[in-house]
Amino acid sequence: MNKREFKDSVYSELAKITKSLANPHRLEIIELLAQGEYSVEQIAEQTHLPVANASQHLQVLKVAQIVDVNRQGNFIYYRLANANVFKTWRALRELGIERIATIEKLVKNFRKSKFDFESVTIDQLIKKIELGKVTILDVRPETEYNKGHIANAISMPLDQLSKRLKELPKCTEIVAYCRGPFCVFADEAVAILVKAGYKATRLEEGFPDWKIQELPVEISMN
Amino acid sequence: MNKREFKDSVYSELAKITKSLANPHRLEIIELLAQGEYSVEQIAEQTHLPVANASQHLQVLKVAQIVDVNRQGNFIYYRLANANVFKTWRALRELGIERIATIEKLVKNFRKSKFDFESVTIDQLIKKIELGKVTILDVRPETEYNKGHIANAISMPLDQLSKRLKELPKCTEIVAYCRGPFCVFADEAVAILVKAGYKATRLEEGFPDWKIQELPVEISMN
DNA sequence: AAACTATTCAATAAATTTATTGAATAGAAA
DNA sequence: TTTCTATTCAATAAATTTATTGAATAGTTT
Repeated sequence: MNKREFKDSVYSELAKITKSLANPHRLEIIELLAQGEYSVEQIAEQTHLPVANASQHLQVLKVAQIVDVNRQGNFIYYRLANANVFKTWRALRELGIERIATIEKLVKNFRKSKFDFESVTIDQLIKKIELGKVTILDVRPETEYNKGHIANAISMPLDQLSKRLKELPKCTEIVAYCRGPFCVFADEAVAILVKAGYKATRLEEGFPDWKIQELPVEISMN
Repeated sequence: MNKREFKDSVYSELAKITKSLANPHRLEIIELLAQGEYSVEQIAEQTHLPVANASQHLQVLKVAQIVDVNRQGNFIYYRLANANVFKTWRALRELGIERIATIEKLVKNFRKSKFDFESVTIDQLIKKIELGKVTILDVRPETEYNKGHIANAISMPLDQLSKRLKELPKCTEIVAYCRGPFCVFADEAVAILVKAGYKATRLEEGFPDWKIQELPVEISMN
């Protein structure tokens, strides 16, 4: 094998991996699986895809070794193959947000049109935690909280929030977080909280961004 | 715009960027441009592509805002749009090396079959520099050295190395580096050096990996 | 064993991407 | 202006990717 053949092989293998990511539905699946494992049916539902279609996309990711599989009873659960997958997704996400004005505008306009609140970054949240003056609120579905959440965060899925407001302290600031910068659960939570007179902001990034930085995480029994 | 429309727009924009990367030739172009800017003709030559074909791929990258353009006289020079592009390339590269056994095998086998030497990582090189017992050798083409190189590195392009051996000290260890883990300039240099009785190893990563970590860099005049 | 269910497979048409040509263009040089 | 040259464009055929459909499969449950 000469130099050129070697390069051709390497780049074509890398392009195969990149191609497996280069589809809107598959990117959405990857972001979902960054929260934990899901069955085909659940993935299909969350991404609004027909099941056969979701399965087909999952096969593409499986062949590229982007996801791993594990069967439990009748269901087959998919999960990200490892931390590098999320790192790559995040690099793409940041590249997109920085380079493509369209994406930044989409995110800002969508958020602003509905919830014109400030947000905090992970670094800012860490400082608030050190000062001890913050309540961290996980507003994702409870199953995702159970699979892993920011240490000391309280679980209060969006659909329960309004009824459980009294459990939250009014004296300290509340920071709500969800799946990531493209997820609006936290925005909706902040809107409810602010309206009810709480001091609340959203975390810009999501739980997987926290975890990948090896910041303190807890997992619930179950 | 509702939540689903918002998500569809965001993921489809991100997929567009990802698709612009998802081609072996374009990945190779990106790795080349990580060394500095090049004209269309130079890019075509380095990647063994017909000029019209290289130009076509560059248009794809330009539309996706992965590269920027700058005209000088008759030539049009392309460069990476910003640091996030290289970060994304690196994430893909690491994902590939880790997940795809084929790539790791390709790299190891190709290197081992020709140059069975050890290599050092950037972290290891930093320690050697602190101890002051290392000569750093940049074996890329001189133009790439001039556009930026590791601080205190000596430029000795591969094709000049054999004739200029006497310029190198025999008492200290030599670490040669080149474009990155898929580039074999440094392997070839180490082979020549070891044969001539020098103590030499290659740097596993390349200059852009050094630069992105904000380690000390120098740029030559001109 | 039979019935059931979550998932995968297979076949097809439509859409997209790619390589290959040769012509067109835009700016530099004469 | 005319000529020259690096680059881009345009058209086409081949290859690949995608959505859609309905059937097949593998493992559970009855």
